[in-house]
Amino acid sequence: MSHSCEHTHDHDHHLKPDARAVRLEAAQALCLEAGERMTSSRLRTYELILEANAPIKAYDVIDRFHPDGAAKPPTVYRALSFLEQMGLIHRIESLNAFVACDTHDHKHTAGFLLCECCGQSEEIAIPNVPEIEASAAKTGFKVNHITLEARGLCNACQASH
Amino acid sequence: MSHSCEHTHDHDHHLKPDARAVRLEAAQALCLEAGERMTSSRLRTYELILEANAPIKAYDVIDRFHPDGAAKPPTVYRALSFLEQMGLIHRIESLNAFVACDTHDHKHTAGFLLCECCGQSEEIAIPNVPEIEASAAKTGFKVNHITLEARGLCNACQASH
DNA sequence: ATTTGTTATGTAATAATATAACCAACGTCA
DNA sequence: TGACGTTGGTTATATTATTACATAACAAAT
Ligand SMILES: [Zn+2]
Ligand SMILES: [Zn+2]
Ligand SMILES: [Zn+2]
Ligand SMILES: [Zn+2]
Repeated sequence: MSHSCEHTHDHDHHLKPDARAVRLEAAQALCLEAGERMTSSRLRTYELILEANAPIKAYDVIDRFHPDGAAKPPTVYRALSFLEQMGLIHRIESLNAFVACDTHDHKHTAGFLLCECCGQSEEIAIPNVPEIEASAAKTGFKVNHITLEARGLCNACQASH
Repeated sequence: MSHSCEHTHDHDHHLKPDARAVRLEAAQALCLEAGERMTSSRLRTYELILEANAPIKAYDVIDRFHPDGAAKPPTVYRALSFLEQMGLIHRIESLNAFVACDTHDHKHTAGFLLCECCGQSEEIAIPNVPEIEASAAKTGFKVNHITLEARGLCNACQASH
């Protein structure tokens, strides 16, 4: 991620390697349970998204995929689609980026707080879904999926601005 | 816009030409008042977005810009940025598309209902903004801008599915 | 009227994001 | 085994957006 400011972001808290291992195992278990195959491309893509610990661009995954040289775009885009369908990652529309789902209950729609300074994201439950659906229903609109992305400054970054 | 279905969408209600003329005049007045220049590129871009009367892609504007042949991308992207800053249009993040603002009070953030069938959009006020901000404030996050886009089916399209 | 600074446009190239099309390899189950 | 569906490899292409730099148009001061 590139940011709008030059100062350091010490609060970038990376997931510890062992925490990532737990997530990878859980993901494999989830796929097994669902009768889907967690193949090596899919696992590697998920691993890179976990390592980033912030929204990551598809082409950054592509670039980091192999120790020597990039993956082919379709390899990664296929894996991203799969992971999104499994609920293991979310797509951030306003960034064209992807982030690991932060909850245990996959298969939900999530909202996001996106820090414009450090690039970190925070997954939140979308507040007041019934009100949004009610607002839509005024004209007979039936909601299938809600995208909620709030840009702003995280707590740590407010001090620096 | 390309849609997910093959049937016709008779409810595509196009803005009447005279209604578009009113909007164009109002936009020019708005710019004059703000001390900004509504140049011919900007006016033409706005006109094409009004004519579309639904979210339109940047490259569709580019293709339609001249009677004979396309505009150069920077011409249109610059105009889109200007129009968005003036509050005359909104960008729809989940579609990579642009739509004319449907209100008189420009300079707001709007929510959108996006029909997955006919491609029409409806601009709505974002419900419960204070709740969203409160949800963010739980971790000290300060919201600057909210993107809310709800995909689903408009009233007219529900009958066809 | 000239200079100067600012804003806007023209133009070419390229970057960044994403998908199509096709075929080969692999799993699984009859 | 072999037929079938799923996954992956590869090439090419489509789509979306920006950079970089030169020029033009405008406004205001000299
Ligand atoms: Zn999630
Ligand atoms: Zn931050
Ligand atoms: Zn609006
Ligand atoms: Zn519809």
